Amino acid sequence: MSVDPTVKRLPRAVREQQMLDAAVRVFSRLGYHAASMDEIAETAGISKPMVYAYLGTKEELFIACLHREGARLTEAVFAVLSDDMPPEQQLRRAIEEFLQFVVNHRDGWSVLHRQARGQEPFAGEIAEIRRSWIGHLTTVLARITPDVPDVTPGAYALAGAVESLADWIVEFPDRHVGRDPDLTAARLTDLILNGLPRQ
Amino acid sequence: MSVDPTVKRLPRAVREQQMLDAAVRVFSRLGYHAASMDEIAETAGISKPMVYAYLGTKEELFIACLHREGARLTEAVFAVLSDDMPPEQQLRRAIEEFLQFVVNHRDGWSVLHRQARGQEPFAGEIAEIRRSWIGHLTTVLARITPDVPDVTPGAYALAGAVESLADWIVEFPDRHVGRDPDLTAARLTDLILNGLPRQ
DNA sequence: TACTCTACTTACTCGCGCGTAAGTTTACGG
DNA sequence: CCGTAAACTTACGCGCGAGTAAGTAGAGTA
Repeated sequence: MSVDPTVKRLPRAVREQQMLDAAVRVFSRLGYHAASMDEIAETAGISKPMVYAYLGTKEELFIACLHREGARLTEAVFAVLSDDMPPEQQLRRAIEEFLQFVVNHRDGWSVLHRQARGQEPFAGEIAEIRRSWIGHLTTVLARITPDVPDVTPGAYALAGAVESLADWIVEFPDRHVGRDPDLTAARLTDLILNGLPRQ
Repeated sequence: MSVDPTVKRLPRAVREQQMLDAAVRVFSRLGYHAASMDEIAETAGISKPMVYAYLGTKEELFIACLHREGARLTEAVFAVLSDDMPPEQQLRRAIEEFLQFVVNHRDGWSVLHRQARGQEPFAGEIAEIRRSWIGHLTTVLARITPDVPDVTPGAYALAGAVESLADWIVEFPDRHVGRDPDLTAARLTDLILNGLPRQ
């Protein structure tokens, strides 16, 4: 009696993904320290020792979240770029995909961007992930302005601009232009290429 | 005997500032949760109950840090602007002062920007502080481009760009252009006004 | 000199949350 | 159909850190 047929035994690979899903959810809402392993386990619909058995300590679990979500983001943003695209179009497409990703994976984005920057031992980990996709950005910018000796500061500025816009879209979902991230991406691309539209 | 003459009794207002200094230091290195009240008290050179007596609970202490550092930042960035300045110059000066502030008050900046975004009950507090100076930015931008109906997204993008550049300067102090935040500010201003320098 | 208010301390309590020991059930390969 | 390995649980120990009780000492005031 009281046997719930929907709760089955599942293979490890499946459970691991469920646990990571739960961990990302909980970490995104509470941050690393305020999140408890008990709550993560409960959210995953499993008991706590299973989490330790599969994903290790809380610290290892958080890093696993970081890696999965970071990989997903990089994948989503740069997979759409092909080398024969004009670099201005690459730029616009990358910004589009970035904004789309954040809107569609708010929890993952929160974990990557808001919850553990500046707190060792995660700060280094996150900085490295961020540097990797800023590196991609640098390549794109260098193609647009081959005469500029070092586009690195431009890439950092651009990355920050996109991140901040993403947060804005998430914070005011109804207010942002036409409710369309792609339009916002186009506007930002235009701003970067041409500057503020004066006169 | 063993009376240390350097350790005197100090009036409350002085001690409070020392405690806030210590709290900002410790919170900036460890984040809200990993920081302990014991360590903050020790850093301030005082015993823990004094912290509770003067600044209240850990949560209240953190919020006090947020308010003090936020006020300092806003003060530093916008006090230099006068209404008769051309708006392009206001923009450049504001960016300069922002970058200077971050370089000179890294701990305060870390507390404001890295350590508690996304973690209630601080997320709202921080978002509000940030919105307030993005509001100032909006005003400046609106003067530069009076034809644009809503410069809000531009202000968010710009704010993110400046924040990200500030982090970059702090992360690679030797690599950034001419080691001079003012030069970086000028470059960013130029980028915003004119776009990427193509051809 | 006594009175008192403020600055300051030592020495606790107590709950929460990480991590684990030890045991139980289901699937599945032989 | 049986053994064994993988999936899964309950029920803890134990340390750390927020917050406090209860008291001491010095500095201004009458």
